[in-house]
Amino acid sequence: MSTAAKPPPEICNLLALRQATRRLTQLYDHFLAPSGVRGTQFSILARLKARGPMPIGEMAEAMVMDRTTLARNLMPLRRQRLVAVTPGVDRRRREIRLTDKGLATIEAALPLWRRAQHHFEARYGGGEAERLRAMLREVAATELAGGG
Amino acid sequence: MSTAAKPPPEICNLLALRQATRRLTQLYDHFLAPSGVRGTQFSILARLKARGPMPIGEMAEAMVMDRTTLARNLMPLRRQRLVAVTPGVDRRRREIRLTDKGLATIEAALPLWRRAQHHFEARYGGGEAERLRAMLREVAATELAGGG
DNA sequence: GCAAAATAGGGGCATATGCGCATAATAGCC
DNA sequence: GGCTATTATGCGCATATGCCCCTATTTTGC
Repeated sequence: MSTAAKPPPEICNLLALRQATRRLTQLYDHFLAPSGVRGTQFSILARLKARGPMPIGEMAEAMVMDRTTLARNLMPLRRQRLVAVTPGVDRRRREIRLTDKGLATIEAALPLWRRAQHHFEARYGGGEAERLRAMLREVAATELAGGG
Repeated sequence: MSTAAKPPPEICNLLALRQATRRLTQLYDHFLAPSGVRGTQFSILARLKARGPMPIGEMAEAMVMDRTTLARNLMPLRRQRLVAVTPGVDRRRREIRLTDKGLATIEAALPLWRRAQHHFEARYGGGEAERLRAMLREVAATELAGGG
């Protein structure tokens, strides 16, 4: 019977996440600007560099992203010749791979990204940031809408 | 010097946030679907219900959102006659307010939202969720790109 | 009182996000 | 070997996000 029985929308987990994401997107895009790639594009290029070529669907799942979203996020990268999409052995699949220009771009972007990381962790605390990432990874890894 | 001197992109704070946001958006939109509003729209309507009419710029700042983004997020809500935008006394400003239909909609959406909250906190832990929100609020409240 | 500065907002451009439907291609059954 | 189920993907529609430039309005300076 306390007033806390019906939690008010001010404590919405989704709203808190979205607001923090918008704020952090500002920060990372600001630092990454000289490299010409956005935060989302950085993630894609960095993953390709670390793991090598992979099909769209596989990367989409790893990124917790809709396949069609990733496919369209790739379009500006393809226009700029940073990634190439080629048919795989299984011709239903299409492999994404870094071009030489894409490799050069991600390597130029890496120190900028590190500066964004440091800037954030200087403001927020390195240990706190690590705890935050751990929590977020757990959220991202859980099939929330399903039965699991 | 250990190999940890150059942190790898796998520990990107922004990527972790985006992935968790995508996952949580799935969850909340799934639960909110019967009400016909998305998570973002729910936040807007809920805020209007709690705080009363307010100008676009003021809400945008409170939501850590670009003014133009909020203005466009309002368009589908205006089309559905859930909110109305009227000129203020200072005719540069435009006041957003809930319509009767908007009030009915947010009140119908509230129990659905609570179910989403409960679902999340059942999977993730209520205390953990509270800690997560506290961290995210701190991130959202900080002027990260600026000097502060 | 009028010109300049400041403020609130809109529209264009580009990216990011995901659902539903359609298409292409492989795998499996018989 | 051809029909069917499965899989990988694309495309249209709609929302979400933010930057830059422009317009409208108020405030300020003189």
